[in-house]
Amino acid sequence: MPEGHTIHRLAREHTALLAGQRLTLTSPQGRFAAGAEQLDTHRLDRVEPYGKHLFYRFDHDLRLHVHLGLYGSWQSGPLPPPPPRGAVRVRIVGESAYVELRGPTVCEVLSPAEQAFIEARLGPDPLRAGAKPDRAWARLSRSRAPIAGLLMDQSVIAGTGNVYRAELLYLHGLDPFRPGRSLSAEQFGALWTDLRRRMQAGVRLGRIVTTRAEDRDRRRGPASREDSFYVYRRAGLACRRCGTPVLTEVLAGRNLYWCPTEQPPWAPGTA
DNA sequence: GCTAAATGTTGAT
DNA sequence: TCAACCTTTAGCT
Repeated sequence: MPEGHTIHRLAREHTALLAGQRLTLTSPQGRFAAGAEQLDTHRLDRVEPYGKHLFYRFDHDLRLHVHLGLYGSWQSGPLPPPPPRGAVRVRIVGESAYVELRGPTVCEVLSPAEQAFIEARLGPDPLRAGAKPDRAWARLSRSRAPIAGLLMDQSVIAGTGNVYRAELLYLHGLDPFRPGRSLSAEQFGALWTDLRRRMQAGVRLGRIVTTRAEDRDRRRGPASREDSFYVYRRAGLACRRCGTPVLTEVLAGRNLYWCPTEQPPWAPGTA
């Protein structure tokens, strides 16, 4: 269940487990049998995350491209690998560990040019060194679309998903429906900086937690699942700060959550 | 135990 | 606009 932080975490894990090794690839499910054969016995050079995409670069210059989508997941373990259970799209076996993939939206073999084509369609990824927020600002500052939609648009910013958009807008007190171009450069700068910091924290922790301890129902110990967010999936519950019931509405194809008090409606001519 | 929804995107209609 | 992808989890019985 991945936003960008999950993808970057997986890239690090898989690099540590498999990079530099000649690998065995199979598709127990069968749907990726031809692709697995193209990569089998080749050496994995590196795993590159970009937004929600993973690119596994092999020594003959082909790449395994994976996008988990909503249901996709990777699992890993030490050798020997167990008999495959369920629909394993691809299993990759290295010298001392294996990883296996279920349920991805995309699992394909790409040329370097095809990878470049996909990357060219993506906005800057806050988790990538050298990401250029100016590219995102150029899009956002010219758009009449709601900021909550632009944050989900992977060609504006790569890696943001439904949790980060809801929580980020709440934390910055921004009306999700205000047009992107109504934000000041300072407001956008603060959003980008905060998003990058929070996604980096997400990579370290392995999940998204935005709440401060004093805003949680249980204030001691690590945040529980239900205590991790201010508004995401909290429709009808009281805002942790002001008690106003959290609202929800479908925006950009996904359920948006917001507090109408902490995120008051924006009007032209106001901040 | 069952059902619905979910941190997302693609491809068919 | 909608089904598919396929698994996990929450919420209900």
